[in-house]
Amino acid sequence: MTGRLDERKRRMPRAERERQMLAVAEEIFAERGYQAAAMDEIAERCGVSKPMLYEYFGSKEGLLVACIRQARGQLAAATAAAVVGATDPEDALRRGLVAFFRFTDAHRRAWSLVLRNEAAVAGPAAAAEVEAVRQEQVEIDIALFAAFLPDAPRVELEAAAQVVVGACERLSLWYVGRDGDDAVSPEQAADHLMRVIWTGLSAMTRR
Amino acid sequence: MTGRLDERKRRMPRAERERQMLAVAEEIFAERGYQAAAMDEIAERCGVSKPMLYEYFGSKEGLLVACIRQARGQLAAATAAAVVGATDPEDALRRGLVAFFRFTDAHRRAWSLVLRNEAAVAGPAAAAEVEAVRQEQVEIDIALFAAFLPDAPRVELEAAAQVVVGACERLSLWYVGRDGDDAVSPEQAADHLMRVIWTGLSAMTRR
DNA sequence: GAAGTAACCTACTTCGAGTAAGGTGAACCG
DNA sequence: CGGTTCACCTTACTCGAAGTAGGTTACTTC
Repeated sequence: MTGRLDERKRRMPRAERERQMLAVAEEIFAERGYQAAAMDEIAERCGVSKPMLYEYFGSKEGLLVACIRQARGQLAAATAAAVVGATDPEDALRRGLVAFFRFTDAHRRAWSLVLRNEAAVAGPAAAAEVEAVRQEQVEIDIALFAAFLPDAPRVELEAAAQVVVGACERLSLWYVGRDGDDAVSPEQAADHLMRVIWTGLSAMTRR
Repeated sequence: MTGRLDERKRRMPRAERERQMLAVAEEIFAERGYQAAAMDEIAERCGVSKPMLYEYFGSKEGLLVACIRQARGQLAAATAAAVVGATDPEDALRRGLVAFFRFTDAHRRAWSLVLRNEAAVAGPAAAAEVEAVRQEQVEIDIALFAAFLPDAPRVELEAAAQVVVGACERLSLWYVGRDGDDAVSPEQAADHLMRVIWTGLSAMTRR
């Protein structure tokens, strides 16, 4: 009768405990929001006491930063994997967009932390981590655009990348909030975006 | 010697005190961030004690909501004023974009509350208020697009509006962060955005 | 099986949001 | 001018959650 209970209360090596804490924290942050999430509750659901969280993550903000950093790595891996094998720039961009939308769709809970900006409240470190996610996407877009628009001014490439990142963010929240007859798939979201921006993008060249 | 001090400590009618509190709160929220802003400090800078803030705004979140609502009204007024006298749809959209960028440029402090999503931390009411700002912009864009693309499917209009709103948000943060040689004006930001989206938008029609 | 260390806990401090209960003073009425 | 009233305002508290000090337990290693 104590077998299952012992499993929940057993001692764990640090790495494993950290993974568990991250998983639980992600869930509770997504469920309650950063502010309303209590460190005591996260600790309790881990079957551990609060000082352990502080031992491993330093602060509540540190725990949030770790969650965001993990999600950021997962997104980077997913998009990188998606773009290999693209036939041309248009195809590469579309594949990247689809991968982004699929990812945020599949990880809604975790991504509400980034998309809904729970981090701003937490403090500068968390806000910086979220900005780093966006910056990473911006860099990827700039590199892609630069490859097929070699003579467009740098500032235009940057602006275009910001447009795409901002649009992705908003579209992601938009289509996730639709159900039933109005439902929109990640692929359709990518198509909508491509339709609006692609012509303008491909015409961007030195005037 | 007490004349100036008396001015700071004088009794005020409710409406005037509320305006003062909003101004001080906006400043402190922008300066420290929502979390780090202490109600005691806001009260002190008003020359008043904390329970007065609670008397007038109910809670810390209520105070933030009031700040956001005020900014939302100002933005709505500024964009509405900008669009009158547009010669065609393209001109109307450009004017609206320029007004948005000029407004966020002029009110950086206040708009960091919206753009950097300080609200998510505060609670559901504040988050809803921020979403309402975005929703208002989306509705305006949809109405504009619908007027000159009467036969485009509704879902495409919505998607396009989300793209524009997301892009505006990101571009606003982007160009505000640039100085010196890299500086970008509100008008240039609007131009960059128009260049990327306009061709695609005007081609949007029933297939 | 003793030493050392990694994992863990109880019990506390601190700080800020929110509140209860009461004081003060200007305006208005008689 | 004396009293009443109501809006403005205060002091002094509670309460909850972040963060911490210092000690305890159990696993590893020789």
